[in-house]
Amino acid sequence: MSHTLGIRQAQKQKTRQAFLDAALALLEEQSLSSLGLREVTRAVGVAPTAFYRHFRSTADLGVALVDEALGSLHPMVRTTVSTAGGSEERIARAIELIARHVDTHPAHVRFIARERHGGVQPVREAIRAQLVRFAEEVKAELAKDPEAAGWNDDDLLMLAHLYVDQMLITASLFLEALEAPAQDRERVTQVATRQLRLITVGRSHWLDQAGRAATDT
Amino acid sequence: MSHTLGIRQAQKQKTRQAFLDAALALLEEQSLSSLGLREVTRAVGVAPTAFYRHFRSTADLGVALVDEALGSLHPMVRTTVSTAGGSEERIARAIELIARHVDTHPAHVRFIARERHGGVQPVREAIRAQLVRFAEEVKAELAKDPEAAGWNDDDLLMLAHLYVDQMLITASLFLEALEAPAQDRERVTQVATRQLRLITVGRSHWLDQAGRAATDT
DNA sequence: TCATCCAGTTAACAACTGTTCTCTGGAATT
DNA sequence: AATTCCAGAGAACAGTTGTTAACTGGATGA
Repeated sequence: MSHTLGIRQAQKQKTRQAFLDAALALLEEQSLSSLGLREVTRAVGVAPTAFYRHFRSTADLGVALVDEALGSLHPMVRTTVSTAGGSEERIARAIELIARHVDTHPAHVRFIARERHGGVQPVREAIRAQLVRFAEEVKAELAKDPEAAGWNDDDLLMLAHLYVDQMLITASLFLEALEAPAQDRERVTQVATRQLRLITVGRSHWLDQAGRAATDT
Repeated sequence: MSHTLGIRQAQKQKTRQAFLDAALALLEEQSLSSLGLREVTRAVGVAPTAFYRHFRSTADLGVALVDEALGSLHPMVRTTVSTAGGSEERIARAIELIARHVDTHPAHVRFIARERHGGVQPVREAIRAQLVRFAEEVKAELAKDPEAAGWNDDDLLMLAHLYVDQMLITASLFLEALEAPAQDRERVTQVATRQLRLITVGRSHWLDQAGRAATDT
């Protein structure tokens, strides 16, 4: 399909990546809507006009960053949700995964948390689309679980969204505690674990009270 | 304590409020970190330097907006959580409250959602402080409930945080559906209701599995 | 009534912004 | 070997930004 990519295209992709890296670094202390084109080119070390060879605007760059931050995360989430084991072990593994990801990719996590409700519409939309994909994937995995017997599609999807949102909240908490003492980080782990546990308890007793919900449509 | 406030101070507060209103309107399409001082004064219709009579910086203005948006909300939350009735009715009333608040104060809600993880540290901190207050108040109300018997303080607080975060998520969903057809808004109501219901189910069976959690500290 | 205060004005500053057009030199194609 | 292509450079543009200093005029308090 692709044969080693000519030296020209390779250079282009290299500077493109330099743009993404520089922007991500600059975005640790501001929002995308205040990120200047010249600011980025200055950080990369190229002329302002070089920017246009790669992106139409900073919003365009932002969308590319969304793909970089979330695009490669789908397999990870899939396997984490699907792997066997008791619910308690799965919870521990999920939170461990989040903590590790925040440690290794703090700027990416910060960017997503910040721009999810940020001031740039195309970026918000790109993030929303990715999160919907995550929810659908989680739902698909949940459906395989024997505990999902008797659940309808709507309820499975709402549970999946609950899990996804909870993962984002947890990631954001770990981010806030990144430079804090280990004690604080453990506290985050503990709270997040219990919240996930409570949701799981609710899940396992969901059908007990399904009768009550028969009136709302 | 205060006797009608001299005509001078009154005028000052009036223009100060004009600053807050103008900023809030401008922030519907951008983040605080990109909001310019001159931009605001232009919208208000005063000279740029007049800004300094009221705020040190746009970050300072942002903190004032946080107080305006969340400060007066505490009594509302308190009464909504505490009022009697079955859990099902309380859930419906809470979601109704959120939907109504988003309808009447969309810009405030958007501002909080946007700047909670935004690029301006003092504003993030101000929002965080307010949310912690909300969580503590919710916890205090939950503690009064007979269902809270046997719960320890840590678990009550983690449940309270779960509720607070869930309210923000719901508010943000209503916001996205603000200009959407009624069908979409009902869908949000339905999903939010079920998510809250699931959390409540988890809450009522929480103590059943408390033994399992005895190993983590 | 007169002196003080102070919210808002005016003018000016150096520095910065996004975007355009033209040019260049090495890679890619023929 | 000759030609085309195109990532990046360079210069210039009209506008914008935050901040300073010195001012005005009506409300305030003696």
